[in-house]
Amino acid sequence: MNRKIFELHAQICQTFTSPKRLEIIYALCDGEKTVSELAPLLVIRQANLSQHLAVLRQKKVVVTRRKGVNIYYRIAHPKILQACDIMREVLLEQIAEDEKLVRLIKKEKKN
Amino acid sequence: MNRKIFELHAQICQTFTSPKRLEIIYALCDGEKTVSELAPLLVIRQANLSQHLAVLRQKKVVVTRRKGVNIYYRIAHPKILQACDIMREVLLEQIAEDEKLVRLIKKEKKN
DNA sequence: ATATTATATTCATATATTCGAATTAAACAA
DNA sequence: TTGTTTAATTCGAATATATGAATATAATAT
Repeated sequence: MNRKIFELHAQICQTFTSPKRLEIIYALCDGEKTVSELAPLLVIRQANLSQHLAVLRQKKVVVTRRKGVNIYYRIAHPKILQACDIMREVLLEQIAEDEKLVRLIKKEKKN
Repeated sequence: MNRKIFELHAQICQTFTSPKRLEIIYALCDGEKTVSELAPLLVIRQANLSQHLAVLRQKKVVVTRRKGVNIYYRIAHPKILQACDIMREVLLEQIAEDEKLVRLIKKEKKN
């Protein structure tokens, strides 16, 4: 019974395993954008962007609305961004730790 | 320069794409456990558990300490759990939405 | 109807990930 | 030293994922 939620959790996290998809998520963090607004921000081919958007849509990380010829994408739920931000904080702390360690080793070499 | 953080972010999220690894994370959520304590909780072969633990270690999602013949695993940073919990909340809300929709459709069919 | 612009899908290939089986290593006891 | 227990690694086959290229669709204008 618990298994199902781990499956779903794993599946949604699958969407976060591509740097491009994370870029898309952060590009949408302050509001919706159309595909053609996103494209130049990402340095990516249109078809490939569409593929990434399809993944994000399928996992309900983003939702869309059509207006005329344009399709607007936005983050489906603010908590998704919140979770991403927290993970990013962890990463930044890890990087800071690593750098501290590097400086320490350099100092030791001097002595 | 921003690219690098998206790469790292994608890489750490890679660890969350396996239901087993998520089970491990939640099994460790209230404190450290040895590999042999973890194994029976997960219904998984020892070697495979070790492989998953290696992934989690490599991405610094968990850290270890050895005591005699046992190796204790624990979550490296409370924020990792926090991020997982928030994603889980999103999933639970999605599931609740889906169920609401299903009930609505059933009701409509009656009329 | 046709053209145009915006977006999505399909397919093939390259690459990555997963897991079981077998083996290895590390700590300790006898 | 040998054996035992605990945990990690290596390797190969099956499976999954990512990307480019080509094509398709949807909305609108002419």
